[in-house]
Amino acid sequence: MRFSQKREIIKNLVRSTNTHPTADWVFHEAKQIVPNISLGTVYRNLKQLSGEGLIRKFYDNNVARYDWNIRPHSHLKCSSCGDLIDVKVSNKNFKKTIQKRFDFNVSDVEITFIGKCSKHN
Amino acid sequence: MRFSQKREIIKNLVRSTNTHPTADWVFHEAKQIVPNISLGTVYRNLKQLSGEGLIRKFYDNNVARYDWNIRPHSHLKCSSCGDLIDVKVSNKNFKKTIQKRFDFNVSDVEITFIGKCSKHN
DNA sequence: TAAATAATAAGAACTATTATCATTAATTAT
DNA sequence: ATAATTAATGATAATAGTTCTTATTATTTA
Repeated sequence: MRFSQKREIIKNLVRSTNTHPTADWVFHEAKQIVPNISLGTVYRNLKQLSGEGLIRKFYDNNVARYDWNIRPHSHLKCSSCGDLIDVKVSNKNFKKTIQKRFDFNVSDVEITFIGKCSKHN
Repeated sequence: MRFSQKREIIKNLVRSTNTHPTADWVFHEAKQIVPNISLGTVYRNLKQLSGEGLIRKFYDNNVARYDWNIRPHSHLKCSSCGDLIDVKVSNKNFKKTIQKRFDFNVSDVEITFIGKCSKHN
């Protein structure tokens, strides 16, 4: 993967926020910096960057979100404002239980806690 | 919500399988029974049924899937075949921890264990 | 049995995303 | 430094999944 200015900007934008941005958000922000950037470029590079493991991609319902935090972690999702908050919860026991009980080789665990964040309860 | 034949068929189709069907699957199955049914009707009714809590809707990546099992439970997702297997794992402690640590009022926990099912490991 | 209205079929519209392709920019060999 | 090579890009078409619109039909109620 050779260097490109646009990709650099996209990567830095994802790394600049805790809001788990969508492709669209990145597109609009990138436009402020390089007005001629196209949406396709944003999608192509987000895919490339997550494919290389430089950022993380996950789905919030039907839309892809991107995360600078590539370490395994879970999310709290507020049902009022939709905010996603990063949390690290240990799921070692969970994994082991599943492994044993279902002969299922767990490689990844995705947890979303849905509820009301401190601003909304 | 008044009675409708189509909705009844759709509900029964979702309740007939453990495969967590998509709208499209339901549409094709329903067509075998009532060939003139339209995709819009399937979507409208699936939304209605899940809105009433008669079936459960969740997202597998970016596509909606429907589940007769409305009790809280988690899924094992095989990264080879994509199969989703229902599992009941207790997350009481999890919930409590999050509640305390983040002042976040958890109402629902969505867990997907990704890995290889017994057929693929 | 007729009036009221929820449900439907057909298809347009919409959102998120990927693909195509001619042009441009980054790298490499000269 | 310059030309040759090819990955990256912009513009836009295409696709998948889903929702919306509207005239018609089916279910319920009076």
